[in-house]
Amino acid sequence: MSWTDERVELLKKMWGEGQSASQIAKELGGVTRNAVIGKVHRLGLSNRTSGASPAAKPAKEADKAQEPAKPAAARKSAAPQPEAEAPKPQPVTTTPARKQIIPAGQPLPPQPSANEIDPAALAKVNEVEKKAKKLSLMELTERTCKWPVGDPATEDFWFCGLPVQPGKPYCEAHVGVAFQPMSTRRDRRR
DNA sequence: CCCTGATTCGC
DNA sequence: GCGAATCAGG
Repeated sequence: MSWTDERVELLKKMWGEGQSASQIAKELGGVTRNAVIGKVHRLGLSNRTSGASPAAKPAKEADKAQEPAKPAAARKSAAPQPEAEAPKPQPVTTTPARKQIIPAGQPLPPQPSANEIDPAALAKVNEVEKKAKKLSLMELTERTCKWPVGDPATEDFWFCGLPVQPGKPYCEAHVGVAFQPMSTRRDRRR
């Protein structure tokens, strides 16, 4: 696969949206996250305060040339420094590769009726719901907690949206209540 | 172990 | 220019 214009654009878009390199790679297909990162760097866009290497600067800095002030009316293609999300005219051509990445086969959990659930886990959930990102269905990605909150029939319905536990469809707290392997307390009867 | 981005360097 | 391998951090 090569970096076609479209692919680069999607890369830029997703990177700008804060998507991780691996996610972008998955979306693009045919490339690894390394490829994505490499491209990102070559494109000049990088820094995105994220979970890694905040300012790792080995003492290998020789000189700093800087850009010699570019003419105002430069090209718009190469984005120098993507700032905040500004009014960005969206190419409303044909919705190219904008597929919705919706949790496919993941069965949503039935709302636990606070039954046989570990009280501690429950408390955690209640606590975590305050911090929930309250995502809509379409905002869910492969790494956002898909725990539904509220009544789907009302407006008070959203998905947790916190970072999922790797491999799981839910965040840590919700994994705790969703997957309760065995009885919290020994099986009494039987 | 899972993840993240950053860098290097042979191609 | 590209990206796997590696590195470094959470």
